[in-house]
Amino acid sequence: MKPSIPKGTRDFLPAEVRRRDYIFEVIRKHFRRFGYQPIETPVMENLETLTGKYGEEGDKLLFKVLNNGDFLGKANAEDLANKDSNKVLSSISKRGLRYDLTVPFARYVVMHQNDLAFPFKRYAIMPVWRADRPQKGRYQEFYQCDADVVGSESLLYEAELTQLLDGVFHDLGLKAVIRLNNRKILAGLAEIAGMAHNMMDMTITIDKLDKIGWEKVSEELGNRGADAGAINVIKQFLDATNLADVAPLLANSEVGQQGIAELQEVFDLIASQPTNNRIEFDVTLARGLNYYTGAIWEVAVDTDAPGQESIKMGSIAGGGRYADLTSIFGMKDMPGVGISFGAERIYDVLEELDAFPADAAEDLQYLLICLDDEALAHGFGLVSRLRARGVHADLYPKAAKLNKMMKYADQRNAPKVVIIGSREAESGEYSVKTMATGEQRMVNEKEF
RNA sequence: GUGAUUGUAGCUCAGUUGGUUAGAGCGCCGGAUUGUGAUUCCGGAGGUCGCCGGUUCGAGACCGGUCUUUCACCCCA
Repeated sequence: MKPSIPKGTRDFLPAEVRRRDYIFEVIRKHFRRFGYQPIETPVMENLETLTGKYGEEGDKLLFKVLNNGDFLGKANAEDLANKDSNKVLSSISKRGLRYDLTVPFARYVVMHQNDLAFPFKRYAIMPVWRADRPQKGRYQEFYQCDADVVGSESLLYEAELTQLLDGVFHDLGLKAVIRLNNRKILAGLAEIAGMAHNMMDMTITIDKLDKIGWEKVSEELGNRGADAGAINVIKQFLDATNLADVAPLLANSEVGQQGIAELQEVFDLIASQPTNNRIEFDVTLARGLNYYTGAIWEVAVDTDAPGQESIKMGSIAGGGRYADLTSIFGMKDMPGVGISFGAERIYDVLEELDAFPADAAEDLQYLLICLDDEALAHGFGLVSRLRARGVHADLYPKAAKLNKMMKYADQRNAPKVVIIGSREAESGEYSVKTMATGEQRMVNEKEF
């Protein structure tokens, strides 16, 4: 048979894995520095844990795991006969692959509440699965890198998570623009525009402003039920570029003013300490999952920064505050806030900018090659001693033609090759060739 | 889920209005070179033309289906 892998999944070559690990390590370093602790949850959750948490669209994108055994024999006969996929599902599948890291985390917090100290700060770097149609920067299996804190409403966390985003992208050598908004401001807008009943429609539409322009946004708003007055109010709103301009427009909305006040406090906290990237208020920023209730973040590559003008990529990180994620699992008053890095997209951007550090590529220091069986026995001793000392060393496993072995060394990207023949085995002085320059000299074992 | 798009050697791609035995570059293997890679020269291997069916005397090419790739929607990282 012809080998293949499922749609939307990928294999990774060693060099790619090292580069991905580099990204994960940078992110992990910052997570730990800010006091977030690692947790793990299963790749499978009970389907009922997942369904209904991501909206109707999300349910369609959930990977369901077929029950073991005679799943059709145990299926609901009527639903099966009617070929009603949605109904028959519950009787043939009880598990699904996790769709994100936040909902499993909510489930985890509820289950382990007695073992956790609140505010509880956790991070997780794990793959998630979505049955989405693959596209540029969109896969069916991809990693998310999440940091969340639950059990506190303090806006200090909004500030610290912004610092964390700022620090990670600075460390990765990427100029980013971190956009901030607050869902309460959007709720206030919906209120004064008379759109409170379909705020979701409104926010999804205005989020497209920079992509499709005002003309189409106003048209789509009309289609989604906004009248001329509402559209006019929204227009004024979107013309505002800073918090001070927005504040008077929301004078009559209590929730809106609350959003302004919260965001102002967050910006004041952020401004009190040095940062590296553009951090902006963006009133059009509306995206985010249904459960966000306060602050929302979205991070994109700063295409105004030198050398990054050509990058076309959606958001590379995001997040938000949710007032109440755990109540659906039976635990009330557990507010949370968190962010998520899109490692796959960051990878694609760093690749395009050629911004990976050189040492993210190869970590072998010495490759030993032996000219005959006696030398090979000697080489095994030497490679063992080098490894015991912590030197990254490898040994070609048989005595072969030097030509062939040198070629292998070249392919392995070995920076130095140790040649062992009868002369070297006797003297304990080894021929060490530096591959980049071609220079070769005799080196004593201690000098490796 | 909707609408497009792609698939030929390990990789990148040619392949004319349907016509004999499907090609190139790179890579791979062997040799020149039994103590020197990346450069040079010589030789060689490698194909179910994504898969299934149809049209035709004849299909890599045309038609249908299906899988996959990429892209735009929807939504999202």
